[in-house]
Amino acid sequence: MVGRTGETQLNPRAQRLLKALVELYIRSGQPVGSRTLTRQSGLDVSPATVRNVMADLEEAGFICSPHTSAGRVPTDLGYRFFVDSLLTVQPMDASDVRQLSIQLERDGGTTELVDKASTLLSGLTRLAGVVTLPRRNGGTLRHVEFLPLSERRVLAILVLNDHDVQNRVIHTEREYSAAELQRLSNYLSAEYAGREIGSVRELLLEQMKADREQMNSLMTSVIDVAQRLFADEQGEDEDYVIAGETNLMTFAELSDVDKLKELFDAFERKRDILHLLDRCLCADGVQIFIGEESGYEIFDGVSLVTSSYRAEGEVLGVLGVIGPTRMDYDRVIPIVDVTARLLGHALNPNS
Amino acid sequence: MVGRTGETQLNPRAQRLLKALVELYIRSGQPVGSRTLTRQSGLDVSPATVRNVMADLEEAGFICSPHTSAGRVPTDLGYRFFVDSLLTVQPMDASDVRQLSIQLERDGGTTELVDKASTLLSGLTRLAGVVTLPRRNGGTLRHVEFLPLSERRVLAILVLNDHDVQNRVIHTEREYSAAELQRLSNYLSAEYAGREIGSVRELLLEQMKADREQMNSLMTSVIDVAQRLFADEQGEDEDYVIAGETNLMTFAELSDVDKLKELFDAFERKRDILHLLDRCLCADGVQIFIGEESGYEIFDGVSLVTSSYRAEGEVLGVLGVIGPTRMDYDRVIPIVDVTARLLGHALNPNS
DNA sequence: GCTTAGCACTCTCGGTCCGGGAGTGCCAAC
DNA sequence: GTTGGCACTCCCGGACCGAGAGTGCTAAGC
Repeated sequence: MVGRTGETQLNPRAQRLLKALVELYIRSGQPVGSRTLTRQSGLDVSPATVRNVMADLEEAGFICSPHTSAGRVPTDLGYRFFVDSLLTVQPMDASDVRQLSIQLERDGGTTELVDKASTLLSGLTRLAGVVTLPRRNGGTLRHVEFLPLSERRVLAILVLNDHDVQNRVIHTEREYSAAELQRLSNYLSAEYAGREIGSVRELLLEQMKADREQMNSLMTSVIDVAQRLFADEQGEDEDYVIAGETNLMTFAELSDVDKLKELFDAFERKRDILHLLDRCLCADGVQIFIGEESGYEIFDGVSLVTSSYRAEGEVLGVLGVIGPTRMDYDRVIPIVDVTARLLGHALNPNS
Repeated sequence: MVGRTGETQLNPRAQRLLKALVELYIRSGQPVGSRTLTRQSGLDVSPATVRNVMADLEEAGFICSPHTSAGRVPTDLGYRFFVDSLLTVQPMDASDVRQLSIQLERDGGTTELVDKASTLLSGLTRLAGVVTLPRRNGGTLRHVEFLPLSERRVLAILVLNDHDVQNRVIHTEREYSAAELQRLSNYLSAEYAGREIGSVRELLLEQMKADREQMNSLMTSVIDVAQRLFADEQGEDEDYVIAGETNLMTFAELSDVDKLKELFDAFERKRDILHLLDRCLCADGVQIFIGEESGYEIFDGVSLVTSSYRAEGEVLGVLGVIGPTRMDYDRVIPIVDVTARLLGHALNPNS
């Protein structure tokens, strides 16, 4: 679905004009005419010449005119070529970098950090910021605690990585006393502390294969409880945090309330957005979806600039911003890039 | 700021016409003319007579016309009189009640329950649902656990009421070893389990007054840690959960994007909304704020229908819906009322 | 004195028309 | 290949108009 812009060869002048046109349109929001473009491009040619080039660009699908006698506007394909080949990104504003690095220092739980990243993204870009929650796989088990609730329900408290606490209610095979659960907590904490959550699961599976007859009662209980505790680890739903959606309401191209509602509903529904973000997970560096390239109608007129964030070389999640197709890519891209690096850094368990 | 409608005496016919007018306007969204109103009210009078009455109602401030030759529209004051004196609420749809009572059964944490209540409110009314998080004061301490983090940071895990787990990071006066913290956990859990969180704080304060010299080292540590743990209990920020905001985007009277943005910004900012919800906290039964009665400009054209919810006679929080002034009060009010009762019931620790 | 029919008046809304402005496409000349 | 010229198209805002809806007032009727 991503446009292949290599097939059409554009001569340098045409590229230069396309670049100027897109930049101008991003700044003004108005269709760009040949006259304005001539002045803006810095080329020493007449409007008539520019008109000829524009006709070519239109035929190639990079620009189009809303109606006969308006100027030209970039198409999704035009933006694609622009961000792929023409864009010169600005380095990030120094004070913004400082703000980011100060704010994105780990001092609380992961959720707080993700929230903050999302808010910062939206604040710096004045668009909507999204950050997926980091995948849990990489966590190191620190401590486990069990508490009996009513009947066969047990509250499990997992502490991971010094930072994060997870609470889960599990339903056990039989009822356990507080003392029994205390013993289980002690055993698991002693045995598995410091290990990756993933490897804990594997170890447990291995032990389960051993003949149950040979186990003592402690081990049977461990298997019963811990297996239920770690079982659904994998199937945990992905989720993301979004901030500053209301920023999107200021853009003229999104002033249609119905369209806006569909977009906001999609944010609330989460499924489509998550699916889209997933597709950015493996990519390295900044990824951009322009308009309906994404395959979703709701994204007509809307772009998504993302980057995966990673710690210790492992991809943890994706973050980015959502805004109108007509956004300041040159300013937004470095912000997304830097935020992804800083968030990854902050989530690094060794930092 | 709440309108006092008792001062103006309206004869029964005027009341009947006002009632018909408001109902009609709520249904149609169009200004109501004398002709339509005559037919609708069921009164056997001519449009001219109705016009005279309407002129009176306008003079009294209950209705107004958008322009000379449009019909009449209720003012905030008109709505106020309507909900105070004229409204006949419909009993709630039986299947809706069933849905509510099934869904609002406690089976997870408090947060999940509050989320669900908010979503249900918005789903049933097709408006935005809000629910404040219940105040914690009423919690019964179940268990305390401490874990050392880096340096003088300690992770405290509080289990309350069998349902809820809170994690807090506290900064202690000196560094504690894991074993020390274990002893503190044991002591506090043994000593204070089953008590109200509030009374725990009081007990601690009492013990602090005792001469420190006489304390053994365990008690000194208990005071150091526990005091920090329970200190900020009081100052905990209020918060609320909102759901279905996008429902508000379908109403013609809110189709102005700028106005909509201001409202959504207020939802995100939370302060004003919280302040407004606080004012409903003490009131018994369903409370209604109509338009700018609330004192906030953003609420122009927007109404808030709320009810406090309580368990064991104690007020825990407020829930309600936000929608256009022109909403189906007769349908919405019972939904808010019943949801409040059911949520209160679900949060009752003895249930 | 309340109610009513009649009527002139006002205002909105949608449609049409028009001129100015912006921009295009094409052509012929360089 | 580039350029100036020119006719053409289209949008936009303003003016205008008629239909429709509803009002306020007045004078007549019960």
